[in-house]
Amino acid sequence: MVTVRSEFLKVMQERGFLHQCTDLEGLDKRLMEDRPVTAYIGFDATADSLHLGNLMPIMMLRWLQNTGHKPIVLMGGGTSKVGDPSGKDEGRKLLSEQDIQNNIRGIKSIFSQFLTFGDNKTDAVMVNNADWLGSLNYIDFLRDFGKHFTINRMLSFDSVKLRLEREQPLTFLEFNYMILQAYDFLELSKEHGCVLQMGASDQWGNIINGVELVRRVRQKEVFGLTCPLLLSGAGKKMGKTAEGAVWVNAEMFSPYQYYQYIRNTDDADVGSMLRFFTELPIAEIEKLEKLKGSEINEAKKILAFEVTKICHGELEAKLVAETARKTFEEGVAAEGLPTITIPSARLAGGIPVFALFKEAGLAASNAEARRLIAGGGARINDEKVSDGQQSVTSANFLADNTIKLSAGRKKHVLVVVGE
RNA sequence: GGAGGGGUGGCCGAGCGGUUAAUGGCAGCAGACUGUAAAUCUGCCCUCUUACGAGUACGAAGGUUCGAAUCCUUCCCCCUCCA
Repeated sequence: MVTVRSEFLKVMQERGFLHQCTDLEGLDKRLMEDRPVTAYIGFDATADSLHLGNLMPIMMLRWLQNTGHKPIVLMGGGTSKVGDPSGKDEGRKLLSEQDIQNNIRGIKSIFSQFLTFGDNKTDAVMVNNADWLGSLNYIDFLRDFGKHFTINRMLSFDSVKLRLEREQPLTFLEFNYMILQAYDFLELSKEHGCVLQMGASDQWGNIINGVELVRRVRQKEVFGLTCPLLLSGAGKKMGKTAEGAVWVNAEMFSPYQYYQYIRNTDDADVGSMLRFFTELPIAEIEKLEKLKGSEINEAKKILAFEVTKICHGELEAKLVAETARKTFEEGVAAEGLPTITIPSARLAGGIPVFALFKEAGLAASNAEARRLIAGGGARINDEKVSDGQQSVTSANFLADNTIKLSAGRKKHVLVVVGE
């Protein structure tokens, strides 16, 4: 492994963020100079929240800032209209202007939890490529920049090549994505003195196109750096559940869910998760990942707490950690679990168990709730439900006027009365 | 525009007139084992129904037939090739 000397790259290296770099030594040297390096990462506005997978690039920006450099967050307001073909088999449905605006609004606020924005030398800035891509003139653009790209080369990039190999359609619209992203780098190089683009490894092709374009047009050496994609030890993409992504936004994915998702990290991934998503010192991480057998659960609790803290704040992290502790270690109905409210009148009349499970969101349909019950996975106040027809009434209340429903060992919902 | 090949349940992918709510795999859910892990084994996996059963469903709409995912017609969409 190459020995790096700059603080930023040292951190990247020891935490496992380094995947590919256009010129590691050159970048290292530049980072050692006594002026801050300006670097950017682009984020597409394809959803109104970021998810766990986006967090890795954000952590890179955070470390960059913490080691004395300047991050630029690029919102892909323009490129989101085109759609990045990288790593996908099908073109995305086109987003409307309105969608993109909404999404950007949703995403923006998240960054301020990770980065310090402002006007000082190492303060982060946020830009939107719609500001310069939106006003491009087609013919001028083709003449000025199209000449720097050969189709031969564009066809060789994975984002394009894999699509073609799989005989999946790739539209001309999407085909242009890499050129626009390259142009972004050029723009940021000119206007902000940006010398480094980072991203996940699936962005490699897009990034080197930018590096080359800047070199050709401005005769300037700029750098590209990627981190690995977030994969579990089993090679599966992480940050996804059956229902979809693990969102950072608390309204879309509650801090409790978030904590639980991280808490259930595979043993094999605990070390890398700690490195990527916490700022614990390496020495401590090494201690934690050495824990054997069930002791590694202690490491997972620390992991889940730290990752929740960084996204949702320490207070929230403490609350959900306590909810989880009560639920799983004491086995009691803990405040803070997902909760549904049922009018007292309905409860007085009795509600069939299966219907209640459906209402609680523990089953998608009545049929599924019945199956859950038949399979022995449903519990009320920790007692197995044997008859799905039986009614739940206020007689089922625990001391604090709640009923605890459980589907399996991990999913719990509290029922409380309302008017 | 022409010629050929396709569109099946979350995904992949069989079926090609009845025995098909539709083989199989993956994903998912639950149970057992555990450590809120992995691996493994077991069950479930369209909707409604305690069940019996019923209703929807194989790109869309019509048609043939006692009976269609399977045959015919039209339409929509995708892929490959075109001196």
